[in-house]
Amino acid sequence: MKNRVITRVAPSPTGLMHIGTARVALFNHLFTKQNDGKIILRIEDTDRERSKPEFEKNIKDGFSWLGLAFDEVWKQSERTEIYTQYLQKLLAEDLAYISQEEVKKEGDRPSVIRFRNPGQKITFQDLIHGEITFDTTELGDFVIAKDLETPIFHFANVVDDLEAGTTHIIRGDDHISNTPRQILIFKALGGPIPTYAHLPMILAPDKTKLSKRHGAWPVTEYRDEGYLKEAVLNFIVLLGWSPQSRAEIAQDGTEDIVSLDQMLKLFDLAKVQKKGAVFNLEKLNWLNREHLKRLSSTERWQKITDWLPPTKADFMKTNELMLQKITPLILERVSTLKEAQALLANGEFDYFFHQPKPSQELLRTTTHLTEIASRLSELAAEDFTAETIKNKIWDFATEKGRGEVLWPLRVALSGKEKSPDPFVLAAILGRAETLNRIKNALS
RNA sequence: GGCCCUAUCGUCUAACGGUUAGGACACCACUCUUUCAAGGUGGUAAUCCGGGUUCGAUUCCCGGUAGGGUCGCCA
Repeated sequence: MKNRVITRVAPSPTGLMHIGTARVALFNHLFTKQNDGKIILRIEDTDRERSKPEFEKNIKDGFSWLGLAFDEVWKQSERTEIYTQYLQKLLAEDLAYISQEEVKKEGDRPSVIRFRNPGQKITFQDLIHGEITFDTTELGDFVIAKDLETPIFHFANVVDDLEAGTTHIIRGDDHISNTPRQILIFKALGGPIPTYAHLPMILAPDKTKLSKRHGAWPVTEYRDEGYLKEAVLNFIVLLGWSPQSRAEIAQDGTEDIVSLDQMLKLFDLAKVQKKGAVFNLEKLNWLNREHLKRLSSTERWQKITDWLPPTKADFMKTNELMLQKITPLILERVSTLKEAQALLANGEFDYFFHQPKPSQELLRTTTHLTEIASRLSELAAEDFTAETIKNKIWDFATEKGRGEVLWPLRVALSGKEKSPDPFVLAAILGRAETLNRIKNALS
């Protein structure tokens, strides 16, 4: 009988939530859910100086925005007595000792607790990298705690995994070299050694570690910039893994658009890339557009209203019907909801709400406008669709030159040289307003 | 520097030793309801180098090179 899978995600609240943390959490989630396991969020705040409540909150906010839930939440600062017990055990067995130290820099203690390193070769199987061997003699007797109440990272980390019964440690590549000393502690404590899976790092375009300097934002900032959580999840799962890697769907070009459900079905930890992956904002933008397109009309409406520019919110409410009609037009032109907001704030689509005053120069000619008006007036208001409008005008436009006919029509309706095509414009404005605007342009 | 990890288009990636090395983003061209956006079609572009093993290496092994990680009383 196999043990139930138990995993954990262990961020330290020393900064705003990193996108890499989100990815590690996602991979943990996928693996855990696939195995019907339990996942724990562990706040590693043993560093009292650098840990801040606001960072902890930001991390939790990030997870809840992404919809990544945890079965339990542990906090290391609340577990001091437990670490003390384990420390005492090690001391009693002479597996660790209190060592007198030279005080080299500020904050150094005159004595610390060091682990008695037996100095052996440690080999472990990594689910992603395969077998990895380290000689731990060069580590020496490393420090595991400043005193009985103050364990440091390696020790608290191992004790908690032992206590939680963690079966799989899925974390970033940068922890590979920490693994042997943690295994040493596991052995000293007599605990089972978990299975490891070290994920490749997310890299900046210059292939170094991704940081703020490279334009990588905290996770909550993607939310605030108007990215959809589906897009962010989709993007990070593609960093180091691909739905194409599943043989059954690998034939001719699988799409990169993956929902959480599909990830759950297709994800395979063993197929994760070994190489670090460069963060590519353009692909995120593309994914966001794709997910925006896939929103239902009610969801789209919800998002647009959530993101109305504050200054325009009231006005837009009185013009709700028109806003609803142009929502698809807006979303077609942006990558993020914040851009949609900016589009509205800049008055890019104001002509839908107000009659524009097209300049004579832009209009160029009004020769055919009368004919257009007469043709369009033959249509009933309820038949006024882009399709029927096009049918009414198309032959005429082709005969007289499309530019000659279509251009003035667009300008008459929008007052601009850049706009959606005139048929769509007319359909959205409706019969009365369209005829009105043509008449206006003629005068 | 020691130790460890890694190496397919610019980027993300696919290819149980046999493929014209595939897809996606980006880019370019063309196309479309003479504009914008979206869409459609097509295109440019990669197996780091050198040795093995093999009838045959992107794939397996070794070496080199390059990049990254880590060497705290941070996590």
